[in-house]
Amino acid sequence: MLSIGELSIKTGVKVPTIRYYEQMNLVTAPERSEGNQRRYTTVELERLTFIKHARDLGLKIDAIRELLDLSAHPEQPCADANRIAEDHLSATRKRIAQLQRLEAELMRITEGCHGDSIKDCYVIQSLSDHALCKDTH
Amino acid sequence: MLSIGELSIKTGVKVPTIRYYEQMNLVTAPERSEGNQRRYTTVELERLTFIKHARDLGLKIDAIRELLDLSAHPEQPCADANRIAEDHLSATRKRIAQLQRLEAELMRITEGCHGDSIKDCYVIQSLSDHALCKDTH
DNA sequence: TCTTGATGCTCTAGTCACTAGAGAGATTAT
DNA sequence: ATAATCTCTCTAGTGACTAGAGCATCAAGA
Repeated sequence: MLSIGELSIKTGVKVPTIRYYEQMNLVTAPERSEGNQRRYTTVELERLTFIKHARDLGLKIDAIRELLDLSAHPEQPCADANRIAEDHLSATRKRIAQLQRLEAELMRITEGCHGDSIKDCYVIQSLSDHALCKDTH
Repeated sequence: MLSIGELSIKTGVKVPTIRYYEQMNLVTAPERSEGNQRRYTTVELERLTFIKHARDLGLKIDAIRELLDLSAHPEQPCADANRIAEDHLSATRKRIAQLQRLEAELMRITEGCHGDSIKDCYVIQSLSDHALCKDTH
């Protein structure tokens, strides 16, 4: 039986976050000690590890909830689980591409500034005048 | 004189967002019509364009506030403005690198799944068992 | 047994940058 | 004059936590 603090250390999920997940019904409320403190078993440890891992991969709580529901039905086909992971992969790729465009523009802005007072500052000018942008964004 | 709706169309910032910015003191409260509706001049149009542009680049409101303060003092050196832009550039690069690690792991997970029911699903297994991860994250 | 310090409890409120909706008033076009 | 569209203020909700107050419980040492 683990206390919430021990579970926190084992999973890397902070104590208030564990309580928050319980409130959101992402993990079920565990047994309590005589003094009303939470006591966890390995079942909950595994479930929380799953959640932590999925969160680290950037999956949203709703997606995780769906995956947890799926994993409770081991005889069902796994196409849905794959779809969730693939959707997230494609969203991740889009985000990377977007950030790379921003990176390019930020480089252009910071490298372009050779003035030394604000009135000549390319950073400020670039932000003021959209026409100075190379790409649309 | 522009109404809030016209300003919204010209800048691409939604109407409730403009009012929100006013509440946050990011833009100053404009004049009002006789019937108490907001009326904007080109000064506000330019300022909001600046804000929109900076937000599109992913700058946080606080950073934008700082840049706006800087641009109000044209004789000051522009080192601070450059620093803000460069900080954001380096944060963007870190985020890109992180997302690329996630992309790699998501690819590994989705491509690795050749089972057809949940109990053999590599997606679910990967999330359950951190030891299956190649990299730490 | 007593004490002490760490840990745990619940509850409320704050974060960020908006977004949604209600219900009323203003403006514009016909 | 009327209808359609805007605009007003206000409150509350989003996601995924985080912070803090004020109190209770637990484990270990003296």
